[in-house]
Amino acid sequence: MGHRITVKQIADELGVSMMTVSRALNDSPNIEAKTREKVLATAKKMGYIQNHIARSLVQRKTNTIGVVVPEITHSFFPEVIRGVEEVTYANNYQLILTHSAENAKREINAIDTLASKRVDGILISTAESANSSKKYKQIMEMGMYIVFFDRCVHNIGASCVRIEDEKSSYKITEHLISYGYTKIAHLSGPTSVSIGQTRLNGFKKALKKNNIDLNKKYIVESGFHEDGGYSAMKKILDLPKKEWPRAIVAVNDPAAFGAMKAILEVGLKVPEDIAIVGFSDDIRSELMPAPLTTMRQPAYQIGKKAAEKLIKHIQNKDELVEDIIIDSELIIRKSCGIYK
Amino acid sequence: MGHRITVKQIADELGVSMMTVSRALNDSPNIEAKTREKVLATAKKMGYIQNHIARSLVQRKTNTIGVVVPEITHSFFPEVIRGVEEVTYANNYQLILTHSAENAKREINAIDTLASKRVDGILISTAESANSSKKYKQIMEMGMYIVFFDRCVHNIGASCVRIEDEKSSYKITEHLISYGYTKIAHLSGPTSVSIGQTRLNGFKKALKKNNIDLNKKYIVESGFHEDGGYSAMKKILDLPKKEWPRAIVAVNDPAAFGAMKAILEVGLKVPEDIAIVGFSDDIRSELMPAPLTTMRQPAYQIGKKAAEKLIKHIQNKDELVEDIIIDSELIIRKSCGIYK
DNA sequence: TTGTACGCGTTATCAA
DNA sequence: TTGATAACGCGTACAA
Repeated sequence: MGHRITVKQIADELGVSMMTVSRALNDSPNIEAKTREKVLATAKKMGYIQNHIARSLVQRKTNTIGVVVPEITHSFFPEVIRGVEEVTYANNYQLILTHSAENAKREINAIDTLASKRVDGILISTAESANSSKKYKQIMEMGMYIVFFDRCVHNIGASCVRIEDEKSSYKITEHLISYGYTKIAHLSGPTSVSIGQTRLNGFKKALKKNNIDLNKKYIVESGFHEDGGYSAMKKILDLPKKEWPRAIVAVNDPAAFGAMKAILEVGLKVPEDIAIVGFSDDIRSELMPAPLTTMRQPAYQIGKKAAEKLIKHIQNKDELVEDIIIDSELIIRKSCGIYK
Repeated sequence: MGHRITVKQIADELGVSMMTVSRALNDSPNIEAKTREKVLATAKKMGYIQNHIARSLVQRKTNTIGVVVPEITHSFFPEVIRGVEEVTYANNYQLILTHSAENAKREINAIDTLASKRVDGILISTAESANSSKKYKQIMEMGMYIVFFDRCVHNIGASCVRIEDEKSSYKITEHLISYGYTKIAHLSGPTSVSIGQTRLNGFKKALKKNNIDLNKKYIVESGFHEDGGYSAMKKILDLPKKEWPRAIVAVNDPAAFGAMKAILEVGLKVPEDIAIVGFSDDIRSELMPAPLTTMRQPAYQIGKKAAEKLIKHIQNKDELVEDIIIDSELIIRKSCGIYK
């Protein structure tokens, strides 16, 4: 352990009490301007860096929030994190990043870690396999706040920041229908995750509204990742040719990428043979072999809003629990169709 | 503050001392198996979650490392972070993520924050404008370890994990030269940053080795981002048509993307009119209008190695300071040329 | 094997 | 305006 300056050392150096030093360091009101300056000067000279740990212990507050993301590399989450970071930076909060890798156990582990570090609050987008309501509740009972984003858990008293998934899914499905397609398949997320369920619902409702019968074979669970989209699409292409769908609604862009790969691999064309749409507007979407029609989720803004809401909860006990909706936007590119 | 169970409460509940509880919780040797189990059971029942803050204070060790990245959204850094996260997770370290936004002041701020939280070590890739050697040294004198990655600062006693930037830049430049190009420009990073300087050096050496005169107008600072690449390329295209370069070596992929945009915008073709190569193999590179020839930096592996090295430093005072080289790989795609 | 006393570095509280 | 003292929750060192 190298040389670490403490408040006591500064106090001794100046012949004042620790409290005087503490007050100067924290811009407390009850201190003479002169004294404060003197303290600050020597603190700087001695290379003092506050011990946030000790401070947190006595204040029972860490000025730190934790983030749990299911995946770091898809462009959506880094973009969210950037939004979060912007807000925490501006509000003098620190950010501990954890990663559940879509794994329920790791998610609980991550939450426990954050809890043990006594973060003031947690931002979380649930993992694919997660069913951690108990843990969420425990955390909230400990006095930590939770704000969900994108993948939410409702009715446990936590705020949520998201787009209108069901409506958005409805809308993009109807957009496909407007091209005249009737054989439409859905690559779905796990229905245990909010957006898996809601996007599936939107898809179904759009079919129903347009009097298209639901073919059970046309709903295949892909999960949220490229490889899942790939194998789900493979499964669909294993159907007799006659039964192939004419269009695909993927639960998100990565799944759509995987599906596109599977389609192109067997020599079919997008959208000429099979049209496809995604969800999120990944950074790669417009660059795909067939630029992807998708529902844009403003990730940066979602991160910002979620962080802002969390900090409000932390700073104001009476802050209302809210379901905050961010506008999504239909981005029409080539992958959805060639007529029209 | 909700109900937060402490060691004392568990001790009182069981009628034992706090130490007994502490020992059980920490798998200490000197405790009867029976006692331990009893303690663990009630701890669980009561919903105890360790207070890492208090523990860190007494142990003067946080089991936490900090990461400072200059940019979160370029695919390189999230990928590095994933590697880091994998290692910290496996070794039971926590990860505090900070973001300098390529800004020197914010970088220092981030480091101070990490220092105040008494992280055991810091992983950092320096910001574009950074000149924070003093701060790095101060941190190290406090007993925290630093490991640089990608953008390093040498000779201050910190390990570094990177690719051989100069050689790699040399190699990719020579690859361009092998197509017969002689009018080659370089979009450079700031030379105050290691990779800005070394990649420029490699570029220059390749020209020299091949007896190509260096045209000063052909070295334009773009920085590391897309917009910088765009405006740098604009500047080059402002030269009289006769003086236009035939090929571009960009300091990294985002800069290359910006340059490509500028080239395509004026109606020129890549690589037919102007060839271009990048550096890093961004996730978008193969999807570009002209798939980008680039030098792949294995980001995930860099993150892993850097985290491993940092943890070694933390756990072993005598761990050697090293310059760790990761292999880079020339990825040849279409953007570099059409002959050959 | 278990318990006691103390300290980690800071701030809250109350007294001067 | 300043200082003394206790407390935050836990682990270390030593004693029992």
